[in-house]
Parts: sequence; C-alpha cells; structure tokens
Amino acid sequence: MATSTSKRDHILNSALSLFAERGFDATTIPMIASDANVGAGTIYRYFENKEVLVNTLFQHYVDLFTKTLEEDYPQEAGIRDQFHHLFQGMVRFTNEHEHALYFIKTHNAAYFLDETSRSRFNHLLMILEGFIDEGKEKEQIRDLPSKALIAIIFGGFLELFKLIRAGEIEETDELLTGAEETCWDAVRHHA
Amino acid sequence: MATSTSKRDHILNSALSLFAERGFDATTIPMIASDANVGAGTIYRYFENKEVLVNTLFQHYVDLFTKTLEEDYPQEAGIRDQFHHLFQGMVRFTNEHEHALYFIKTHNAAYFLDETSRSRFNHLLMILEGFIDEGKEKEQIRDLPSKALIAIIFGGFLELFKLIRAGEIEETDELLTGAEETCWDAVRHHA
DNA sequence: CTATGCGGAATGAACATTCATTCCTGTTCA
DNA sequence: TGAACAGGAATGAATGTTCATTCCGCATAG
Repeated sequence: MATSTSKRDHILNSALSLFAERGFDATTIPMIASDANVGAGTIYRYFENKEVLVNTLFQHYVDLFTKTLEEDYPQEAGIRDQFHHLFQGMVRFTNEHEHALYFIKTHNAAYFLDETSRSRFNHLLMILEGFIDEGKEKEQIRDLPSKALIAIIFGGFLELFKLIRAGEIEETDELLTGAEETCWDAVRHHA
Repeated sequence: MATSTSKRDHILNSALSLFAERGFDATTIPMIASDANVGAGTIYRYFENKEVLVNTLFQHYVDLFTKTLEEDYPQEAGIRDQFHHLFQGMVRFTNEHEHALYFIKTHNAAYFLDETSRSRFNHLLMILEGFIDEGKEKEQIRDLPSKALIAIIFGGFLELFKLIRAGEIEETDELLTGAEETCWDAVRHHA
C-alpha cells in the first residue's frame, strides 16, 4: 500500500504546506514528520537535511510551474492571448498545487536556497521577461521595467490567492476573469 | 550620548530591518543585539520578550502608516486624487521607513501577533476598503471584492519596492509615476 | 559611595540530526 | 506448508547545538 515513493511524497506534501503557511524557519522537522505520519528519522532517509528538503521542493515546483506556462504557449498569437494563456496557467497551477506558488514567492530570495534553486527561478523569470519585452516592442505593454511589471502581476496575483485560501473571498469565475482583466489593465499599454 | 531612548530606538531599528529581511523566526535576539550594538540582555530591559518586541514594532509602524494615509486626506476631492494621495503616502512612507511596509505585509498574518496588532491592522484595512467602496459606488472603481483590489495593489506595490531595495531596478520619478498609473489602471473602472 | 543601567556569560528549552533498535516483507529450506 | 532468517526501511530516544531568556558583576553618573 504505502510504497516508499508515497512516503517520500507525503513528506514533500506536508513540507510544502507547512513551509507555505508558517515559513521555513518556523517549521520544524518534527512538525513535518507528524503531519506526514512518519517518524522524524524517516525524513532523513529521503533527504540529507532540512535545507536539501526545501531546495528539492523549491526546484520541483518551479520546474513544474515553468512547464505549465510553457506548455501549449501560443507563440503565434497576439499579446493579449498570450497573457491569457499565462494567467490561466497561474490559476490552473494554483488550483492543482494549492500552496506551491505562494511557497515559491515567499521563499524565492531566502538565504538557504542553493545555486540550482536560484538558477531555476531565474529561468522562470526570464521566460516572463521575454513575454513582457515582446509586448513592449509591439507597444502593447506599458513602458516600465519588465521586472517591475512582473513583480506587480505576481505580487497582486499571489495576494489575491492568499485571500482565497484564507477564505476571505470566494474563487468564482467572475473573480478570476475580473482578476485577469485587472492584471492585464495594469500592464497593458493605454492609449 | 547614547541616551537610553536612543538605545531602545537602535534595537527597534535593527529588529525592523532584520525581521523584514530574514523574517521573525530566522532572526535571533543575538543578531538584533549585535546589529544594534547592545548586549543581548539589554534588549530585555526594554522589551519583555521577542514577541512583545515584534508586536511593538508592528503596531508602531501600522499606526504610523495609517496616520500617513489619513493626514491631509482630500475628503472632498475626486477618487483619482484620493488615490494619488494614498499612493503618494505609500511611497513617502516607504522612503522614510525603508523596511516598514514590507515588514508589515510579510508579518500581518503571523501566529505571534497579539489582539492589538491584529485590530490595528484591521483598522488600516478598513480605511482602504472605505476608499475602494466609495469608488465602486461612484462607478469609478472596478466591481471586484474590495479586499481583492487592495491585495492586488499592495501585493504589486510591495513586490516593486522589494526590487528597488534589492537594487534590481532604480527608483526614479518615471518609475513611481508609472507604477501609480499601473496600479490605478488595475483598479479603476474601464468603460 | 551608592544607585542605575549594561553587557555578556550562564541556563534551560527546543531544535536538527543521528543511530541503535524494531519492524516488515520476501525467501529459503526442512 | 510453514518456520526461520536476511536485509532494507522505519522509528523515536539520545545527542550536540543554538536559541531565548536570566542573572550577576561592572561601569558610569550623581
């Protein structure tokens, strides 16, 4: 039944939600173990130490998110459609992995990330910057630093999902459509 | 020279930047003491414990920020001018207290906040919601949950200043004007 | 000299990590 | 067929470390 793979997965899942909810430093190994229904020592059978665990998790979800955004990317479509694709990807990814994006965002500059984690994250950023830069060239996106626009979209998006997760607002189709419009109006070029 | 008041202030300032940069849990009392050039024990002359320290800090800056937004608020002006006032307040406050807004945002749902801290923070939120609600009534602001719009503005704004602080982009007048337009276009009602 | 404020070593609690032991599961052989 | 065993996986008590907090001796000012 519980194969050793599923045990490793339980650990990763528990770690993800605890890191997202309380942060890396406030989360103890015994907490993760108890949430995952394994002994504390078991975690060390799968991960060398707490930092390796958090880096594994970080890289896994950054890669998965990157794949989600890249998959079926409408290379030939217009900027607005490409934006829709990206936004939909964020929504879908967040619904499939409740805590993952928030975990990534709150830990992307943390002191314990290793070189691989940082470089995977940069790769993700560069994809997004590519999109923004193209939009700016075509004068369909506002002339502000790409990093700034990305920060604004992600900052806004993630705060929004934080509210949804906290139960303060409900995730309806209207809300998501509205949020997409909001973010698009934020970055698009206005006449 | 170093009066006891300035010693307390040094502790608060060091705590603020360390909490903002590394988070509450990753910041140790010895770190704060060494940054503030005082002995570890001295901190306990001024604050009962680490939680009291962080709550003191939180309440202080939430109140200060609230005052900044309320001061000279153009009650009679149009929504756009009121928005300008609020945005300017955010910019000014952030420039005067580099880490304060970021500290507030990253810790506003933390487990160690006491009732007073939570209620002061809610008060701040309610002021902002009041502004948004008024704008929605006048059909000048987008019809989305007020909390969602606030989340989007603050999320975006703070990510932006995180980049500025990290030195990734430069804080110019163009950038700030552009960011204000961006945030306004995000929340305003579009025809 | 006394009192007040400080600093930093001392303390106890909590943590990450280790490791001796137990627990499975599948295999061998009588 | 089933008893005995091997070896990998899992466990949680034990260990060493780091932290928040305390405490006591030393300055400095009055």
